[in-house]
Amino acid sequence: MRGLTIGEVAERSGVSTSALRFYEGRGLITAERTAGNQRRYAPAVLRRIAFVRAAQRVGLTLEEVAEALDSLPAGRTPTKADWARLSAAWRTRLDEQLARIERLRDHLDDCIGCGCLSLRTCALRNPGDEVADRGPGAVFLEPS
Amino acid sequence: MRGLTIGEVAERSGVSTSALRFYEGRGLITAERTAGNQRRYAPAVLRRIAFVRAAQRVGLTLEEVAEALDSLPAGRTPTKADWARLSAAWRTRLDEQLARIERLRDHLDDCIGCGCLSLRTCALRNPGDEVADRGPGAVFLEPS
DNA sequence: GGCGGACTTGAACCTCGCTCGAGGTCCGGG
DNA sequence: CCCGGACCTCGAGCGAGGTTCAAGTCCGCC
Repeated sequence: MRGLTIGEVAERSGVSTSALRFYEGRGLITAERTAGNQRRYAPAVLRRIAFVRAAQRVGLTLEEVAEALDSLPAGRTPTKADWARLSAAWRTRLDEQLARIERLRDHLDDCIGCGCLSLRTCALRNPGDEVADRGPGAVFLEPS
Repeated sequence: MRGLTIGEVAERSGVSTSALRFYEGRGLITAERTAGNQRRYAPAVLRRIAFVRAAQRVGLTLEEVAEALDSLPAGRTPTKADWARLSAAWRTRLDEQLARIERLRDHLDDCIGCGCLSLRTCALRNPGDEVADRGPGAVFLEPS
C-alpha cells in the first residue's frame, strides 16, 4: 500500500502538514490510511491542492472551494472543459474586484486636494465599495 | 456640557455604538465624559470616523488608520494638503492592488482551457499574488 | 419622583484559515 | 531491540474587526 506520506505531500505542494489535515477536515482532500493509521495520499491529491491554492489566490473562501470541487464530476479526472468552466467564473470574479477597486480609485482621484471628507456628498464616504485586502500587501505610508 | 451622545454619533455616522467604543479603545477617536460617565462627542468626530471608514475601504487595517491619524498634526483641523498627502498614498495602494489582480487575471487567461494546474510551470500555482477579498463580493459559481 | 430608554463596563463570542502544543504511536535503520 | 524522527488526535490560540450579553447606572420628560 504505497502512497505519499503527509510530509511528502507537504514538501511537494508547499502546504504545511497542519494545513493538509485541516483541509481534510474541511473535505477538500482525502487520504487512505495505513494499518498504523497514517495517511497515504494518491498523487492526484497534488493537483487538488494546487486547485485549492489557486482558488484561494483568486479570493474564494475554503467553503467556496469545496463547492467548486464538489461541482467537478466525481471519480474522473477533471477535463479541460471543467477547468474552463471554473476559470471563467474566477475571471468574472477578478473582473468584479478590479471594477470595484477602480471605482474606488477614481473617487479618490476626484477627492484629492478637496478635503471632501467634510462634505456629505463625498462618494468615498458612502458605501458599496469594499476592498479589505488581508493579504501580504504593500505597507501604507512608506516606512520613512 | 453639550456634545453628541454615542447614539447620535452612531446614527449620523452609520457606525454602531459597539464599534465606536471599539474605535475608542484603539485610540482612533476620543470623547469627553459627563458627570455621570457617559460619552459626549465633539462634532469633529464625525469627520474622523468618515476618515476611518474611507481608509478601511481602501484596505488599511485599523492599526494603519491609527498611524495615519497620528501623522496628522495634532490640534488643528486637517488641511487640504494633509488630505492630499494621505490620499496619494492610498492611491498608490489601490494601484498596487489593481496590478496584482490584473496579473492574476492574465495568468488565468493564459490558463483557460489548458488544464495547466497539472503543469509544474503554471503561474497560477506559484506565489507572489494574493487577493483574499473578505468583503461582500460576488458569489462564486452563479446561483443557478 | 418615577419611568423607560439610552448609556456604562467587561467579558465572551463570532468567522477565517490556519498554527501550535501535549501526549502518544509508528516506522525504518543500525 | 532501540532510537529518533515522522506521524497521530484533539483542543486551544491567534488576529482582525467587531457583536452580544449581563448587570447595573444615567438622563430627561411627565
